[in-house]
Amino acid sequence: MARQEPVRRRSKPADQYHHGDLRRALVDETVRLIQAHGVEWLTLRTIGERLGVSRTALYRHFSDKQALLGAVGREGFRLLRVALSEAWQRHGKGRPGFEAMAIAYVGFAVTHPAHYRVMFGGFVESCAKDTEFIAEANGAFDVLVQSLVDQQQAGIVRQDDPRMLALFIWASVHGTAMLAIDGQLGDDPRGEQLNRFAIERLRAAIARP
Amino acid sequence: MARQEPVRRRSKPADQYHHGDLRRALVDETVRLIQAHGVEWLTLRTIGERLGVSRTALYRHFSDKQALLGAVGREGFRLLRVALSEAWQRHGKGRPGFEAMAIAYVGFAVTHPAHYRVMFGGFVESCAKDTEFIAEANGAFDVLVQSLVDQQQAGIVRQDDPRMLALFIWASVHGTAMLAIDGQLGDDPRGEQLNRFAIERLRAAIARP
DNA sequence: ACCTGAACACCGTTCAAGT
DNA sequence: ACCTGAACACCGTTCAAGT
Repeated sequence: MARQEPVRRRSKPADQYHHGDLRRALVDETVRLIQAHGVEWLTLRTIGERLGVSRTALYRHFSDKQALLGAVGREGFRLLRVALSEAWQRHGKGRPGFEAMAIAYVGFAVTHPAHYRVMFGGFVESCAKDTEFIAEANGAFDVLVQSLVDQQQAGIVRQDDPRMLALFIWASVHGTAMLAIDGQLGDDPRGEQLNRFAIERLRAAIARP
Repeated sequence: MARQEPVRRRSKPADQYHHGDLRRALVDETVRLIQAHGVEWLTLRTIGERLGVSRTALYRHFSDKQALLGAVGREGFRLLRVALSEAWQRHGKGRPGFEAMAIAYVGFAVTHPAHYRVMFGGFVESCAKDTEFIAEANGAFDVLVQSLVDQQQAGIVRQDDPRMLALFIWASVHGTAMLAIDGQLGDDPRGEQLNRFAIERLRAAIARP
């Protein structure tokens, strides 16, 4: 038996390179794969395969896997901030605006569970130095704080430290969101019923005495 | 140079086997390693090394890595249930008992962050079939539901569906716990300040009208 | 600048074999 | 019953080389 000559693969012609925004495509494909199989099973090799690109191509755009996940988290916080801000603005910045924000928050989590998991999955530790990551997260939080300051000035929310009030509210909607995407709400998978109930109770909790 | 004879390792004598409860030791070491380096970096090989045991020894006690993590999560829910139940009983089952429960909840999370991360880290999906896991989780939740029923009967909590009230409370303390162990509370790393504030506001939210 | 394949160190898991 | 080392398929990452 003649020893088989190793197949000399022709290099990929330049016009088949992934032109266009590979960075963008990598983030999108990452989100899609997490959505489908969970962040636990995400592999860089699969991402490359799905994009028709070598498994090391992504190192041109991200220093490592953590950095890629960091980009997903950062994008998540940006999308969340925009969603919250729009809800607040579009519903008149008062009580209805506040309720719309809470609904937008849980709505964001259940429609973007992959982003949400990465945002709060403990990757934060690795991203603690990532100032852009922190800035995006703070941006989203500040929308909430500002809405509470506004409502205090309008006389419909009690005069506690607005940052403390915001943390309290955040804890509540975040908890609802987590329970929903963890599938722990059975007959209310998107957490809408629980969220409506919580919003009503939260209003009572923060109302001016 | 004479080729070095491969070292023929003597089998470990039987009296050096890990007698005693290896299963127990595996779970404890897993918790310790997660505590130290995060669940992300946990490897079965390291666990074996630390216990002076082959890296495949654990397959005598767990079917795979997921099963080992499942055991950690189950243990976490058991410990949490006991902590909640004790707090409730020991403080007289009324308003003080309820507050003690909330403090015990966040206290459990910040002193057992490894357990807590595994309990709510999305491993739940893999454990969805694990009926023991579900049972333990429900057990902890039921302590909270029961405490609300008791408080309704005592006339100090509003007459809403107690399950809904329990989910609302749970979302709040769970959110506080997550923020604390994610290190997002800066000057209040154990979440005690936020938790005290939240407990007071929650009381206002669920009080009988 | 952007992309490639080969190579490296590492991981979870299987399995025949040892006591 | 309990434990072992060797082997397998896979993974993230590095790097010299190609266009």
